[in-house]
Amino acid sequence: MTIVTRFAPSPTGFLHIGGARTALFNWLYARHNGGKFLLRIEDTDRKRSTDAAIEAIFDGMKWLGLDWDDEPIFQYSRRERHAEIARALIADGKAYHCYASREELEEMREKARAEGRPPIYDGRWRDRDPADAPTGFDPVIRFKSPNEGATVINDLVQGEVTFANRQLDDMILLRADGTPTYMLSVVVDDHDMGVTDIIRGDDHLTNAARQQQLITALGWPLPRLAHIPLIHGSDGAKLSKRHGALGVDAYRDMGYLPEALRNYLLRLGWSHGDDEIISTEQAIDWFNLENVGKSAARFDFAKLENLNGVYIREADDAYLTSLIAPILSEKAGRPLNANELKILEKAMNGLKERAKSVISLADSSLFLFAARPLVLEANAQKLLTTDACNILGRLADRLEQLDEWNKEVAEAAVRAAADSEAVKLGKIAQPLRAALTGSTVSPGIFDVLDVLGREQSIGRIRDAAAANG
RNA sequence: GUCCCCUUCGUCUAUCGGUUAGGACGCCAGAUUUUCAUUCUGGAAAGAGGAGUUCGAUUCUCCUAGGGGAUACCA
Repeated sequence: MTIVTRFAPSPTGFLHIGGARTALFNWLYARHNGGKFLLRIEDTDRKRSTDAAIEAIFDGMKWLGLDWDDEPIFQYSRRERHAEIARALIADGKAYHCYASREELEEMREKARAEGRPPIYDGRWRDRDPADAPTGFDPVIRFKSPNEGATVINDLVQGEVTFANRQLDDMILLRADGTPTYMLSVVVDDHDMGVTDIIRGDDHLTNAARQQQLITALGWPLPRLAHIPLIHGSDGAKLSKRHGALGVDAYRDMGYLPEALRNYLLRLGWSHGDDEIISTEQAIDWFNLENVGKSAARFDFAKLENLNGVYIREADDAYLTSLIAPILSEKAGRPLNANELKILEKAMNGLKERAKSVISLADSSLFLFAARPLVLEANAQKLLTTDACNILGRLADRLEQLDEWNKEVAEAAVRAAADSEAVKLGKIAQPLRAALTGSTVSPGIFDVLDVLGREQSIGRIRDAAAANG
């Protein structure tokens, strides 16, 4: 039988990082097994579901490269089917109408809590004669769950987990307004969609027991279950915004590469020996549920950042150029022209070596397009002493003699200049960097000369020499 | 309160009864270098506590502590 997994977010906010990891695991598991990965939008909470959130989920999935099979299922559109199952359960004597008011329920819970009993519904309408039903009051439909014995979950990650049935009360299937609850919808949808393997956060573990009772009552086959641990913040507490519980769009905006985020998320709770840098192909090849850990992992920005640097260094120059061009365009207030794009791509090799995010990569490229005369950073300015400027002036003369312009001849010229001035290369390279980039940090100086070209290079050197000489 | 789960360097993790407890990030020191970064070398750094089982426990069992999750007419 082919494996079918699903990711089922509720569209009440962005696609947050924990959800993204759940989606990734489901996706990898399906791809590894040559199965299907489905997407279901759990939009039954009409008050909190928004179209913007649905878009954010689609966008986030696409950005992460998690493609789903078939059309997404919208749970709300299936509400009639859900209600039908609830009614069938009543007809079968496996569910019943309950007329307990909210106040009554609240009282019940308080009392149970005070007595040290689990705060659950006491089943007061379970066996009551329907003739007792009050009029003018819409009932909910509750599931008649077993009172005795235990429900055992056989979880691929958590192992065998046992719940005493008396801990689990008669859950509501259909609300008073006739809409289905999550418990009912999930069970029916997973069944109808042919989901064979449910991989989700372990905050659903207790739900799994109740759902298993329902599935059993319906006589449907049980799906395999895998409840993966949640991601925590750096202090071990629940992931909050401060910790990185942001939408994946926020990670994109912070300059993280999707491949880096994917690699990071994969290693959070899953491992393959000592492997750290794992390509998507390898991930699909290696992914399994056995190697998913059972304990919660803390989110660590430092490691994500390191991975991001690794992936940026490995990335194709044209790809990186396409990522930072929009950022530069926005700063400039106009699209980059073909020549600027060419310069950018040519400089990329030197730039990406020292970037840790797409944002810092964009920033580090700014000097390429700076208008003359350059505005120098304070510590760059300090390098341009009178002496240094005199040397730079003579270097400019020398550069003007060059017949051609490329990295090799530029390097030869600068080294020759250092020789004839009888100074170390650093003595001339540092002021030169300041003059060319306005900064003390940049790619290799010969690369800079090459990328900037003859006219800009000599112009910037003359500017600096004139202003400080 | 009740139920369920978890616990190896600061962090992510390896180990599936016998290891100098390994790797990665971060940190520290050094090397390379025209800056920064990269790269390379080295270093500090861990089995929550207590019982048991065993010739031998990080590994198996139990207890305690700590952490997390669930306890909705939310999903």
